[in-house]
Amino acid sequence: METVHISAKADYGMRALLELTAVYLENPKQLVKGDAISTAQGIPVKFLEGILRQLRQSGIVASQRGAEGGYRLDRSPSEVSIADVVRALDGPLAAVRGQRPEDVDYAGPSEHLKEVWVAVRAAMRDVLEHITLADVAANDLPAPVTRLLDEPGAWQRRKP
Amino acid sequence: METVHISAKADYGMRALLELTAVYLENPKQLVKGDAISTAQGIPVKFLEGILRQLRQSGIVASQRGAEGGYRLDRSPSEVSIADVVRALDGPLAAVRGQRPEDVDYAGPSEHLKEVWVAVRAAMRDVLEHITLADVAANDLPAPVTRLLDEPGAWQRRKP
DNA sequence: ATGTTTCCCATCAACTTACTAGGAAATACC
DNA sequence: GGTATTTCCTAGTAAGTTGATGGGAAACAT
Repeated sequence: METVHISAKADYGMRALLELTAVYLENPKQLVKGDAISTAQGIPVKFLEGILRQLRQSGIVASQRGAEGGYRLDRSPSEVSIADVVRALDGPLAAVRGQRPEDVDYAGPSEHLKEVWVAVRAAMRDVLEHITLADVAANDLPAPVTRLLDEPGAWQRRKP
Repeated sequence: METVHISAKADYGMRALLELTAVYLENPKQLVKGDAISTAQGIPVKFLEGILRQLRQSGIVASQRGAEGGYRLDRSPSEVSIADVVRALDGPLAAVRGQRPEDVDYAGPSEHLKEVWVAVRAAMRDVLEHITLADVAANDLPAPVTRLLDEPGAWQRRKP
């Protein structure tokens, strides 16, 4: 229903990865069990399992089965952007009626509407591709992003 | 499925409004029939009808019934932002698992994830609230927006 | 009156989302 | 070798959303 929707999958995925990030910064090889992540973040276990599998298939997470098994980051948290995570879990960042913004075509007075949607996608990329797991874990977001957060009204919802 | 999705409703709505904008610039009181918009933009008539009704209820469009009836903009196109249109048709711009970004709460290493989602919403607002129907009709987007479009790769999709 | 055009309600198929169930496969420890 | 553990994989499912369509009632011009 909403134009920008962070799905449960993307939200849970980010939270799981931030748990793994915290552990990674202590010891990059340390494995964490799915169950531990699940209880730490209150994520349904079997649902989380599927999310972590997708993240492994995208090369973000590594896993080991069996007793003493678990998950860990497969790349440094400073090399995993939020866009990477969202794309791994939810597919392409932006779509217009199910198509890529650059693929839609307009006639007459709507001729330049495409530019608008491409700009929307570019704005989204500018945020999501420049924030890494390490940035969020350290609460040290890139300057252009903190500038967005300092804008008046950024934390308030628009009227009704 | 996609994080940013411009729905058929929003896309059709924008196109309908741009048709109305073109007419408005000639004569602000001129009415346009739903059927004319429908054929000009290839939008299913009855679907469009519902969209225009929503836009009227939001005070963006005015309408008149009966022979010689139709639709027109109820405000100057330079005073209708794309955010207005999208909110009228699809509700709030951004949500995290169905909630407003400022309402979600995180524990442990995810503590600062909220800032990320709020920044995402702010970035979206910065684009959608500053582009008006008049801007799109005249192909004269605000400078910060054209700057987004000039970034290398803005028009290309990411790898796979 | 009559034709036109918007308004409003109800319905519908296809799809997506957020999960859940059950078991197979790998690994560690005894 | 056997057992317990933990991830991997496939399938299914209830609820909700999306993108429409249909049938008439209400307003308006002639």
